[in-house]
Amino acid sequence: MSAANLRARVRAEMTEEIKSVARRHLATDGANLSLRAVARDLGMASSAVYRYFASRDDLLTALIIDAYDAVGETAEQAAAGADNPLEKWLAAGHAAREWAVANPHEWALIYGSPVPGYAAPQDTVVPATRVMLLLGRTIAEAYESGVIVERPPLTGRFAEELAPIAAAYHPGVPPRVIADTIAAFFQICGAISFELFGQLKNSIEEDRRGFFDYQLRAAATLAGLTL
Amino acid sequence: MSAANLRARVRAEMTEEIKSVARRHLATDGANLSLRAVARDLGMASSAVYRYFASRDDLLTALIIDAYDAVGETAEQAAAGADNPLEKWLAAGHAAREWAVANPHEWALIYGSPVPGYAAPQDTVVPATRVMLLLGRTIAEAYESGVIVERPPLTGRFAEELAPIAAAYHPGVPPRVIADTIAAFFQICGAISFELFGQLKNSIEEDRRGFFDYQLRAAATLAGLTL
DNA sequence: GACATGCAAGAGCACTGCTCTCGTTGTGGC
DNA sequence: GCCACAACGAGAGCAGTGCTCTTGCATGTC
Repeated sequence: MSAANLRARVRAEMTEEIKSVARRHLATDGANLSLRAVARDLGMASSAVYRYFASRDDLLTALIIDAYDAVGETAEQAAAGADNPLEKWLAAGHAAREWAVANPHEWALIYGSPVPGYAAPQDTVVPATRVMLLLGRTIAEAYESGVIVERPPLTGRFAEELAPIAAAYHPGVPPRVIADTIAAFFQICGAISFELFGQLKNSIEEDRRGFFDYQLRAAATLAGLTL
Repeated sequence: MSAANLRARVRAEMTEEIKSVARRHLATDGANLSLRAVARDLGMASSAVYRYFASRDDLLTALIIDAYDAVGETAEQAAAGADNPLEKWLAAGHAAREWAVANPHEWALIYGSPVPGYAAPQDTVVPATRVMLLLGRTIAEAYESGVIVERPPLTGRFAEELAPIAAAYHPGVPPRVIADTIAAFFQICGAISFELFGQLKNSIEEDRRGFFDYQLRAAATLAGLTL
């Protein structure tokens, strides 16, 4: 019995160790990291890794989930230390960007182009929404305290698709506010991705944090946060 | 002499044909397309392809440049048919998105995560700016005709980095307007990427065009276009 | 103690990017 | 018109890849 626990514990540790080394490889090889190379680094045969992950894609899935959770956790903790909506917004945004700058390949894994031939399994969808939901909650709270600018309601067919989702996650908040928050989220992710993927080269080189801060505030305005 | 032209012409045709097949493979295998498979499809030895492209990365670079030009061209043509700034903005945006939906892997190649171990050569930077410049020009024209909302000037260190760039590409337009246009550009690219990369799954499924239209208008507001 | 299970290793398959060599063929200078 | 030269295609080969299968060993269970 305690032996069974031992087996399970060793297995869990090994799994964690493989992921850890894989994450290190991610930093140099990106999404096409080599399972064999990971195994080599661990001093084990490549075939042994398959005891822990059924395929390379499975390993990637594990890394993806961890990454979603890591940004989510970081952003949530940063937001928890703030006491008004705008501060929360800024704290979460800067935390997400700093995490992304520190772990660019993990960011690419989750918010970059999907790995070819890789279909994200269902396990990833919940962690994937964590940052978006944090921003949504921040705006929802702000809405309830009346610091969101009033705007005309949504029209169009997509509004009918968005309404139930808005109601499910943030009851009481108008779909219009959710749509604008999504727009803001797109802008923030775009800003981080463009910086990470090198598209800012030859333009903003020094004060990237300041530039992002500006972007974040623009996004907040977009979401309807009165500054 | 005409013989020399023949060689050159055959070479150009062959180069084009390789790119064409590679583009087809891109649709199924993404960025890790196989040079050997491309060669097989062309009925030639894989080594022969190296006469035309020094490496797989070189092939990718060619595809990247073509892709940048293709979206740029599409967006520019769509914008040319519009006669006021907002129409131009919307036409360019929708054209870009439609191109992206039709060529998702090419979009991923240029606006997705960079190919691991691949460093974009200098040849790509000019085509890469085409869409951004189109939006910039659209806003610049709108600014000159006085339909851009007045906003306080930029402050902060990044403003000093942005000012010369703004002056170089769109003289007379305040850096603040450029910064907001960049923000709008980020949002638009984010919206397209999120849709293409499957992050809209289980939310907006039907009226994605309408949803994007809303995003585009939000971006226009962000850029300062009065609607 | 016998049995069964979990695990690691190694060989092997089909594939990859890329290099090198070796004939062939088109091309510009004499 | 000829000839040296450069461009070209094919094939073999190298080191690496994901993944499978078989084998042997150690461990936990009855």
